[in-house]
Amino acid sequence: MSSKSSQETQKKLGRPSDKAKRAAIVEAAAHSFFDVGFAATSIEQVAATAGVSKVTIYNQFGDKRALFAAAVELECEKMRGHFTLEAMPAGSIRNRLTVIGEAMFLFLSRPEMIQFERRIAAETVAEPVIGEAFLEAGPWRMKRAFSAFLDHASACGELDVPDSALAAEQFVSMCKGMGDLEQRFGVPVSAQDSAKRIAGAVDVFLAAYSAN
Amino acid sequence: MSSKSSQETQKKLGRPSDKAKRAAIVEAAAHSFFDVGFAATSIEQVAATAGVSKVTIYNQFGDKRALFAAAVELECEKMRGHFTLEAMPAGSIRNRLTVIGEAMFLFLSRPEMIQFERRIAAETVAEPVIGEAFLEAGPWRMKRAFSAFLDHASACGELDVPDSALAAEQFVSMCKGMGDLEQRFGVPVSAQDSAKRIAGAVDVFLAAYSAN
DNA sequence: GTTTAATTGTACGGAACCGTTCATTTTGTC
DNA sequence: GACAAAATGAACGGTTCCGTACAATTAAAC
Repeated sequence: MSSKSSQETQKKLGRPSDKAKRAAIVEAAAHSFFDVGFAATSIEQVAATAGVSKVTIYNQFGDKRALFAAAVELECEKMRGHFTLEAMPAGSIRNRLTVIGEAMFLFLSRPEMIQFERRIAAETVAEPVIGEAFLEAGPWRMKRAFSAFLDHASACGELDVPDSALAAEQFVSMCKGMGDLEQRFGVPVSAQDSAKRIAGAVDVFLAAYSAN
Repeated sequence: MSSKSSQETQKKLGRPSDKAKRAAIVEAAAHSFFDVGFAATSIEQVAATAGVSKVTIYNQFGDKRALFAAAVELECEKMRGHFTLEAMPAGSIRNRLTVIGEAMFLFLSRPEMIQFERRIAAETVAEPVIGEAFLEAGPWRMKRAFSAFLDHASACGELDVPDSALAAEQFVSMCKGMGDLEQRFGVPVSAQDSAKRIAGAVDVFLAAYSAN
């Protein structure tokens, strides 16, 4: 303990690990994992794509599962970032619901998101904690935000929502409708169908929860 | 063409293939495929579980993908069988909707069904036709049946549903709510939450589509 | 410049598994 | 019983991939 610095600034001797390489590895790994799945992903291919030696991957992550966990964490972090939900639109409550529904559907319909959900669901079987991490980073977070919006609208007298958590689920579920399922199973969903589902969801939602 | 029978009754010489063994193979394959996935399923393990030689599998199916397709077909056939939707309950329209919602949720919440959906979704990426076969055997079939029920109730003056296809999606989606997602990602769903979702779905549905 | 640690390339051991071949045995039909 | 096709067991070639080992190189910190 001669001239050790405090625990905060751990002095590292020798060559420090290259954080850029680490990022490239996780990025390449995420692409492969969510493209072809965990089992079909080869570490050697990830190393080649990231422009890195295979040994570096094992030095930094130690294990294939650990690399997978890091890739999931990266993607969840991206999701959290994209969930600002800023710029609440003005206009009637009908218009605001419509805009929110469209934004959510657009966000969830992106092919990368569909693919990500497929893989996470599949790997959740072997690693339950991964599924929960995904729910916490995405769906549950979104539910809380939208639920708060409904509570606010209720307090303003624009809606009459007794159970905002339940109502939030109902609205989102109706917006997704069967389109969610169809996309997950490879059938394209037309923009017309989506618009129809969202408009229908707003109609039903307002019929049930309108303030007047 | 000496004493050939008609094309109908193809005479088979020698030992006929054992249909019981074929069924055992597909059954074992389905279990493994939907338990651990396509890539992680070993033909040799399937053969051992089915009590059959590996060569027999290759003789009967020729390929791992073909065996997978047969397993999917078997499971889809089971789904079609379980979709009789008989015994339409009597009582108020509210009661009938509640019973239907509960039955659907129970059917879809079975662990085997969750697992089956996970795997089909994952393999749909490589084989899009499989996803469509699943949709046709299950969700689309159910949607048509429930849609017809809504049309009937409308004709009887019990409901006022302008677009039964849309309304069917809305009701089912609300019944599933977020429970569907949570189950797919490994989080258990309590019976209380399910009952609450179904009751809420009936409330909202009737608020929007009641006849009076 | 020295030290310390990260990175690289190559190679290896070991395992798993697909799909095939072949000789042998079983089993249903004629 | 004779025939023909199916089933079996074992072995093989080929491939892929994980994870490790080792010697050599590079790069930051002192």
